Amino acid sequence: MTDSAKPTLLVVDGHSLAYRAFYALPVDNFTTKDGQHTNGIYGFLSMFVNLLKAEKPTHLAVAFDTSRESFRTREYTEYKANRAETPSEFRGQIPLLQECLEAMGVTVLTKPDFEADDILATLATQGVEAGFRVLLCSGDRDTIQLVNDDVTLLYPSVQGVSQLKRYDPPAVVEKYGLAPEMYPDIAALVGETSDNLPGVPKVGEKTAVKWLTQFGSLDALLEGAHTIKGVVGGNLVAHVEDVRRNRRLNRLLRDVELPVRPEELIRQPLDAQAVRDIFARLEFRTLLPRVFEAAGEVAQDEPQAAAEPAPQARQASATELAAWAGGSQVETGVTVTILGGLPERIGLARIVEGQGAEAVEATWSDEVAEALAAWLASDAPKVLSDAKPQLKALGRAGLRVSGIAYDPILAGWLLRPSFPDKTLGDLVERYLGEKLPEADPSQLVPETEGATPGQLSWYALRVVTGLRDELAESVASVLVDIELPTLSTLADMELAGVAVSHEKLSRFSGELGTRADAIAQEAYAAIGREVNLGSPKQLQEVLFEELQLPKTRKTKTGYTTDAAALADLQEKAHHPFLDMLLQHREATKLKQIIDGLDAAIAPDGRVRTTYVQTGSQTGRLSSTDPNLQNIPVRTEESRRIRAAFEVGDGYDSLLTADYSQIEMRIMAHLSGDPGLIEAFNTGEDLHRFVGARVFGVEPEDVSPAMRTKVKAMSYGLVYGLSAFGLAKQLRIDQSEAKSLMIEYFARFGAVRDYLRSSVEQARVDGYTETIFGRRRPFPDLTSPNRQLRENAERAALNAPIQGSAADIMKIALFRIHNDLRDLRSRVLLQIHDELVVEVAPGEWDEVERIVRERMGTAAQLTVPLDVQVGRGADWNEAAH
DNA sequence: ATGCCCACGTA
DNA sequence: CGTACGTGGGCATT
Repeated sequence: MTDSAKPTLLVVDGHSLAYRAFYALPVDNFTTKDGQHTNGIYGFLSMFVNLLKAEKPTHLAVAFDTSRESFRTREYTEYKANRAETPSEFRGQIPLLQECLEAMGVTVLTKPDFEADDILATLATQGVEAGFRVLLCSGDRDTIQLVNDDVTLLYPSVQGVSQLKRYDPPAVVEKYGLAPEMYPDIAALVGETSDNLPGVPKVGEKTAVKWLTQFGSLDALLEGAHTIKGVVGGNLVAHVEDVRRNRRLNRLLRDVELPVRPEELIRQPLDAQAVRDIFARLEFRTLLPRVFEAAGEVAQDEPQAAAEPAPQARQASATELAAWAGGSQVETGVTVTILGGLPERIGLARIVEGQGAEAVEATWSDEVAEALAAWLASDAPKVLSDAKPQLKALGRAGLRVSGIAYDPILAGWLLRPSFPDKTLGDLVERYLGEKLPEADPSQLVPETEGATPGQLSWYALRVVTGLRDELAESVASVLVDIELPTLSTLADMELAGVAVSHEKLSRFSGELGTRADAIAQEAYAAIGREVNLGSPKQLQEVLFEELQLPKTRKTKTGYTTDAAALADLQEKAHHPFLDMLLQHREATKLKQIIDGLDAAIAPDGRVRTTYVQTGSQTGRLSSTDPNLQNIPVRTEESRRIRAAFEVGDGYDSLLTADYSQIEMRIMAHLSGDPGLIEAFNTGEDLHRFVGARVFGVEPEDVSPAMRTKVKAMSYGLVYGLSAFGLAKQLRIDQSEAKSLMIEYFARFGAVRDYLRSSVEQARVDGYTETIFGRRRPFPDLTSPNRQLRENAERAALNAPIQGSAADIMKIALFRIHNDLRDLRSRVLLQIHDELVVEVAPGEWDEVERIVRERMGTAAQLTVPLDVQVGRGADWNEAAH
């Protein structure tokens, strides 16, 4: 067998290489937003994919140490004892790295009581016997002993992990002057400081090689030690036992018992979905295509699991379609493809037990619409993947859809709210292990046909089985009882849009533009030059270099210039520029919001947002294009923007309804705190009531300052606030914040007990749960990384509260939507705890009654749900 | 063109 | 060192 024809086995010492990467890469650039350090993982994987590309191994494994303990530490307790404690920031990366490798189809090997290099030695030995060309990659010099004609070592150079030096026998001889198998003899004489193995004093590599060459072997040298003259000779005699011990310890074991043979390490295809998931968690972007590329050759060689062929969809006439749809009680998959916002084609699919799959489809037409209208509006169960855009398209075509039994995208989000599968294709890969056929959009005449609507419906039906199996009962009820009814409601809200006055906006925008320009001129005058006031980078130059103002809080790229920091600066070192800058920020920010909103007004004068039902990890909605959930409200001036949201033509008024303090009420309910429950049942102002208890005064004697403090504390509780954060927020001493917290918890102890126990429960279960059973997993609650763990604890504290509030609002929302079915009034907006309804003439009383009733009774808590209702011609007016 | 960072709007 | 979001400008990168 020629060398090139031999299969190549690559075995990597994961621990030593990741450890080198950990020190080679700056941690600042490799930290996720949650605080997980990833520099070791990134550096290792980057090196690893380069290695795969360059060496194209046919067989592959990565070995790890299990711990610092091994048979060597037992034999010699001082072994590696001088090493600093492995940083926890590094240790925490190892399980994640292993997870990455497993997702990439790479075998990860560990063996308790042995080091990774013993695994390398064993596999190298077995590999050569089995006829492999073996490549080893390790950052531990002891592996040099393994090099021979069939075994090459790739050793990271000092410059970094990306540069690997190849050690074959000639390279070892050139570097050390001796054959590879004698390297441990050199090391035994010289010693290895990193392993805490002291060698013979005054003996370095040069001397060791000279002696070994002279005597021919270590044994011969040690026996003849007394013949060597001088101080070093004496040293050798005195340290013979040390040398023997060193040699025992640096011998790598070639016969470790392993669960696999080299032949079984044949490269496996990667699990694309798993790789995407873990890389998303680690926020690796550029690495993803490199990994796929490196894995490409393997994936093609490996036969895919035989995918069930998609049924050929029969092209049907309108009447055939209607007959087919109406002909069964089995769940039907429905897919509408959409063109320009309207239905273009429709496909239906069905899987009948024992009879296989069937699909029909048709190009959209008035006849099709008419034929399918009754069935679509019926309760016949339908599965739609990412249903909302399809419901909207059908809605624009004048069709209502009922009987939505499942939306796989929503189900996937409920299972993994932190990493939702975004497309049906993602779910097909996850649950079926198949690729959804996709037409290549870059090709004019695609080589591969994309799935047709009928086939997509069939795929949607098939993933439902896996999702149903995985969905816990409580979560399934959140899907059926909350999310699916909400889905149809949102489709109608998005279609309705909200009327926004271009006139009001453009007038305001003009004013703000003029003002911003004037302020900018003043600002330039204050510093004697022009800068881009919108550039934090340029501002830092001005503030901290030219004006020499005291430095603010650090950011990744310098020092912050945010509003809070600028206000602080203004107090410490008055400078007119600061005030100008703050005013300029305010004006330009408002103008930016206004102009964005103005641009979103459709020809009919209405703005239509998109609610992303899977847009949060807690159960809330999010709003995009434009975001109507962050329209300014806090300042008098910014409310002019809300005033531009008007009642539409043909309608009477806007109704706003919001829950007051819903999160604190949920906190009262979940904690069962008698004091807090009483606060809500007496009808007293919450913060006044709490303030009276905390400060031991009568409610009427609670000063504004006291009220502010307990209010901040109450809200902070919901977010997992610390004394530090509370002090910062209130600009008081940390000691005062601390005593405030102590006083608060002395009066409302059940709140603290609840918060503590709910995080504890989440640590045990691995997830939190809302009142209605919505779950959110928290794997990081047991992380060794403190920042990561504490972040998870705060989020876990908040999730049941924020999530329960979201559940309650959704329930109220779709019930109101249903109740309004026979009225002209309609819900337009949801802003987490607030709804905006457009009320038709003559319907006010009825609508107000419905809204109050539904919001007030969406959940039965131990405290009442208080609802504030307002009426006006615009959103600002209605808010009062 | 694309992606990251900063800053800031809401509940 | 307080949760959950989305947007837009600047700026470095491709």
